[in-house]
Amino acid sequence: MIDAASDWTQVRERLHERGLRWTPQRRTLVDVLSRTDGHVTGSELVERCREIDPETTPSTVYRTLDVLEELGLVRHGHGADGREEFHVLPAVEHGHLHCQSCGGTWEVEAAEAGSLVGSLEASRGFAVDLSHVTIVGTCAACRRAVAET
Amino acid sequence: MIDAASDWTQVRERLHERGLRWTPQRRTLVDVLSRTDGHVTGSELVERCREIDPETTPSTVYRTLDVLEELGLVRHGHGADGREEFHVLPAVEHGHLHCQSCGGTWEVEAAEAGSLVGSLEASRGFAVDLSHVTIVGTCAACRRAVAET
DNA sequence: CTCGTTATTGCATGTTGTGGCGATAGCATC
DNA sequence: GATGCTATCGCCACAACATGCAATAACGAG
Ligand SMILES: [Mn+2]
Ligand SMILES: [Mn+2]
Ligand SMILES: [Zn+2]
Ligand SMILES: [Zn+2]
Repeated sequence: MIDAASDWTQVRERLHERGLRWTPQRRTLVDVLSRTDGHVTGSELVERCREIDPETTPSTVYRTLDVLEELGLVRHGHGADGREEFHVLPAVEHGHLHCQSCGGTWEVEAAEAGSLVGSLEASRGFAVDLSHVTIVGTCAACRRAVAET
Repeated sequence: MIDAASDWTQVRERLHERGLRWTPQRRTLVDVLSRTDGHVTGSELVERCREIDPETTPSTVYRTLDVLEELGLVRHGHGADGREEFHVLPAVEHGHLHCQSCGGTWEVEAAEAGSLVGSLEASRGFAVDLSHVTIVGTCAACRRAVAET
């Protein structure tokens, strides 16, 4: 999980510790991210960077997202269609539920996913990356709507 | 789940029942699918179709996969990178486990995922589409390797 | 077998990324 | 402040799909 201490204000130092560099392009993305919370797709981040710097190159943004993820400042998952979704400074690690019928999404926290995470850990020694998980299915409301027909 | 009765031999009839058509392009894909079992990505299917008919157009293959999925003859999920993976006539519905460290994958059947599926059903009335699920994390062997360092 | 309807195709183009490569520019050192 | 190492950038090409549109061709009806 991302702790408040490793805030956006220290990104520069965090990069330098690893011999990495603080560039204008990275500043732009960090700027965007620091004003974002919750979820954003990669392409949305590219757009938002372009609002600040129209010269923004997509590959630079995606590559920077990779290094920020290695630093633990963002985490990514995939929507129901497989597209990248970034978690920015999430208060608590979580995965996602997605209804393929109405398109609704809900967060599922460790406590709720505990049974799955716990049983895979126990039976296989497998450590689940909850923030990468998106579970697709049909929500209660949509199931009722179908049943009533 | 896909039952043996709705075999590839009856695809043509299944299509006609719905007012859909049996075309050479669809025949090619069904041909490929009938000789495939387990998992294939979309692009692999395009390649395999091209081996039979070099004129194969990707969009036609992807669109045909959509209709075959509506007929219940294939099911798709997404790999760790979000790319499509198709389940062809799976003996038993299952999701996937993927180790981000060694790249290994394992199938997880309903029994094993029961705790998760059951608890989401109980607490939210949410019906999980297990075959669309890919859980990413770290496998036991890779965790040991890291611990030993 | 011939028609007419309309599902499907192929094409062009767009979206979301990924990766190689040579040029540029951080930044630690002097 | 100038210098040199090398991380990073911009550019281009490519992968994996998705989608609108006009031309084509299944196929049921006569
Ligand atoms: Mn999907
Ligand atoms: Mn991923
Ligand atoms: Zn719903
Ligand atoms: Zn592993």
